[in-house]
Amino acid sequence: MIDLRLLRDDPDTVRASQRARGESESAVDDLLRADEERRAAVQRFEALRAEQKQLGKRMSKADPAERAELLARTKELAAEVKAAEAAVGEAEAALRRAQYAIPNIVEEGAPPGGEDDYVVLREVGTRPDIANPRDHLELGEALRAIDVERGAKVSGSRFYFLTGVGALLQLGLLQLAMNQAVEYGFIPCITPTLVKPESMEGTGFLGAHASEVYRLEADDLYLVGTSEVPLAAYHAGEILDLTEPIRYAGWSSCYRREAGSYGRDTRGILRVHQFDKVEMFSYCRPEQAHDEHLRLLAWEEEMLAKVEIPYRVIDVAAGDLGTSAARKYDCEAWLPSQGRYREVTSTSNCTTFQARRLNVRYRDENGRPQIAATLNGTLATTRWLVAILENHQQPDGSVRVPKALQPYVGGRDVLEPR
RNA sequence: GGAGACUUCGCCUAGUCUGGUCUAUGGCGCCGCACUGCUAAUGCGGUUGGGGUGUUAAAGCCCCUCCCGGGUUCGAAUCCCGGAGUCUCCGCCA
Repeated sequence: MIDLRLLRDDPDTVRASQRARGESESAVDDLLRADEERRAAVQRFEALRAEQKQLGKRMSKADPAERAELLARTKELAAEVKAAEAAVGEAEAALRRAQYAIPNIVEEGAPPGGEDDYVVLREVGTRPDIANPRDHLELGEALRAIDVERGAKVSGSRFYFLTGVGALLQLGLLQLAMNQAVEYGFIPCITPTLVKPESMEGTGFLGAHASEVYRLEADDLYLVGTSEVPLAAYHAGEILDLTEPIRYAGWSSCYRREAGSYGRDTRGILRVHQFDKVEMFSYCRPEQAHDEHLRLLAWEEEMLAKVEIPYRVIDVAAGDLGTSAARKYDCEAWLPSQGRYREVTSTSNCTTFQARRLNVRYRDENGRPQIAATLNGTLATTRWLVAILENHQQPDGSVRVPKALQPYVGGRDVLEPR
């Protein structure tokens, strides 16, 4: 949720942000109105309440005759206070709704436009020259690494088993990511994957993307689509020491309904309901967030270099940002079977948007609590296996193992079909 | 699943039975000042958070905040109902 002070002082910045995202500008005026109405309601209530307290004080030391006289007035007042309080409650709920309707303010410099208006910042690595490349499923099945048939039998479409070297490769990849994160001072963290509604809400995933999320009706819990959710909610309601950024590396399974993607990426494990991920998550002061964002991107690129995958970095356009993100960079790996780049990492600067909802704060130089900034970025996921298998395939269907991953597959430098 | 105890302003804690200067006690920690050759000790003072108003900024004033949400009452930390969390015991499962 956005800063109401910023909104009051500079509504045009908010309007410009809405325009960049292709979202409604009238939502800004709705919010301004809701803000004013709430303040008016608060003032009415507080005036009545102050009077009630004054009378209450006199009542406590009044003699019986005076007391009876006061009672008539206080009884009347009690009803008015109650009504005014209810009005405040409604005004606050309306304000909250209006506030939730506006996504984060887009960072200056983010490309305007929609999904296709991203800007390519750079291309890194050499695309392999493979005649008639096999796709990751063909390679994975030959290696007995990926089993989607039994995944579908047991759990349905978009589920899979990783077996043998497939399982080892994924564990190794995630371990490699975790090791890198720890090396740079991240606190390793294995998170819950079921969270309460307020945790999901606080991170902004119940807005436009609510249909993407699995919900357990009987227990009123949600399955997380990323460990960003538990890691953001981890410090909810706390005041942190942010002299230096606090960084967590979260390892978790992730669950996505993929409701709007019927018929898209149905082959293999490119788009699945459940996968594993190591996610970087930073809490820092708002003025540090921009630099932190670039650091997260650099760490993602360092991981991609370790697994020797060609990729490009894109600056995601305003209209394609998530609700909470002010700016987003994706790394996309080259997939020889598709002849194009596909997303394998995504790092978002959520500025104070998430932290304001979750009430995560720090103390400034004057000791005053201020809202923190949060950022997140992908360090490795199951999807990386797709890029690893395809880019390192050899004509005979074997797959070369990047040096960094060799220790995790028994020291082998090549995986042979069996 | 059943029974009980508990939840107070960073941490610990008094207050709840018996509703009203509770405008919440004390300790620890932290900050400032004094004393001291330094440190420590000691003394004095300050120290919840949010919101409204106000202002260049502040001060000041006001409201809310005793786990959360309702209720009773002129008035709730205190009484009643519901919920959450923590702990103990029993049952069940692994």
